[in-house]
Amino acid sequence: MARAGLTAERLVRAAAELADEVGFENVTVSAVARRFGVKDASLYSHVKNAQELRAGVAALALTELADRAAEALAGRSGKEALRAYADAYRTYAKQHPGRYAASWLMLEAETAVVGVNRRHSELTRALLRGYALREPDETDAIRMLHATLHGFVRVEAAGGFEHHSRSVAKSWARAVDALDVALRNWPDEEPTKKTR
Amino acid sequence: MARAGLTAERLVRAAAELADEVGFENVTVSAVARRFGVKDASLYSHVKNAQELRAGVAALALTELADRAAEALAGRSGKEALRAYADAYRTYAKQHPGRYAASWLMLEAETAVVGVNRRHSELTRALLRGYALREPDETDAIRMLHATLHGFVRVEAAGGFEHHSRSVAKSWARAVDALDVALRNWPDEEPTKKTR
DNA sequence: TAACTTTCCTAGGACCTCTAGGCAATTTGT
DNA sequence: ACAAATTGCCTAGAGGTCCTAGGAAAGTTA
Repeated sequence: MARAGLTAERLVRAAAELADEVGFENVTVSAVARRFGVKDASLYSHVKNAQELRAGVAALALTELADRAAEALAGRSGKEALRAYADAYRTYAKQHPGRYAASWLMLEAETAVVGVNRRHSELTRALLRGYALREPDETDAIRMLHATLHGFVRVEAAGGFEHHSRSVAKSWARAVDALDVALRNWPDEEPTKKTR
Repeated sequence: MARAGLTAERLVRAAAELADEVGFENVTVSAVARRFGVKDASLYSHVKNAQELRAGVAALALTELADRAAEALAGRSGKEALRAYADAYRTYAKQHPGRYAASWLMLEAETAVVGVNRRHSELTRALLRGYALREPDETDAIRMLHATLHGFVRVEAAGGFEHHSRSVAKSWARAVDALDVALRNWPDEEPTKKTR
C-alpha cells in the first residue's frame, strides 16, 4: 500500500493549518492523522508526542511572526517603525488565530522555541533603538511593549472588546500612539515628584 | 451509602483549587470527582458538562479579581489608584495561576461571565476618572490598560521574561509608571505633527 | 538480489467525556 | 409517621484521545 510521505515538518504544517481552521485547542494527533488518511499511531515515528507536535506549531508561528516583524521594521525607524511592527503582529494574529494561540500557550515548555525567542528580543531591541533608552530602561520597555501588543491582540481574539461599539482598529491605533508617548517620555526609576 | 453532598458551587470551588494546584488545562471532570471520592458520572447531575465546569472557574476568578480590584481602588485616586489596581491584578495572578488562566481562556464562550465583565469595565472606568479622558479616549485607554496589565501578567506566567536577569517586579513598576505617563499625555486622534 | 531500514499497520491499555437507567437516601404531603 | 415523590450517586457502556509494542510491506543499500 502506498505511503503517505509523512515528515515531522509536514505534520507540523498540517497541524498549523488545522489550528487556524478549528482552533489550537482542537489540534490532536488523531485529527492530523485523519487529514493524511493515516492511523494516529503512524505519527509517532515522526513526532515524540502530542506536546511536541503542538510545540512545533508554536515554533513555526514564532518564526513566521519574526519574519513579518523583520520585514515591517526594514527601512523604518521611530514611531513609523513602532506602528509597522505593531500592525505586523496584529495582522498575523488575525490571519492565523490558531498559530498565534500556539505561540502563546507554549512559551513555557520546550526548548524548541528558545532560539526564535531570542530573535524576537533582538528585533524589539532594534525597534527601540530609535527611542535611545539605556539599560535597564530598554529591557523594561521591551517587556512593556510585548505585554501591550500581545495583551491587546489576545483580549481582542478572546472577544473581550465586543461589549462596546468603539472600533477596535481605532483603539489599536491609539494604543500604539500612547505606547509611543510612553517610550518617548520614559519615566525615571523613582520619580521624586509628589503623586498629586 | 452516605452522600458526598455535591453542589454546583462546591464542584466549581474544587475545580478552582485543582486549577491552582495542577494547572487549568488539567482540570477534568474525573479529577474533580476523584477529589470528592465519587464516580465522574455523578457530577453530571450538577454541571452540564466539562465546559460548564471550567466556565464556572472562570466566573469565580473574575469575581474574585473584581473584588480585589474594587478593594484596591477604595479611597485611592490618580497614579496611586493605578498602581494599587495593577498590583491587585498581578498579585492575584501569582497567587491563583490556575484561576487566572481560566479567566483568560473562557472570555469567548459562555454568557455566565458577561455580568462580571461589565463590573470590570466599570471599575476600570472609575480608575480612569482621575485622568479626565473624554470618549472615545476613555474606551481606548481602558482597552490599552487591560491589554498591558493582562499581557504582562500572561507573558510573565508563561515564562517569557526569564531570559533576562532584570527583576520582573521592577519592570512591572516601570510599566505601570509608563502607563501613567501615557494616560496623562493621551495623544490626540490624528496627530498633525510630522513623523520625523 | 539479499539484507537492512523505514514507514505505516493492527492491537490494545489507560484516561477522559457523557448518556441511560437503577436503587437508595432524603424530602414532601397528608 | 409513613407513603410518595424527588434527588443523589451508582453501574454499565459507547466513543474519543494518547501512546506503546510488535509486525509486515515499501524502499534503500551492499
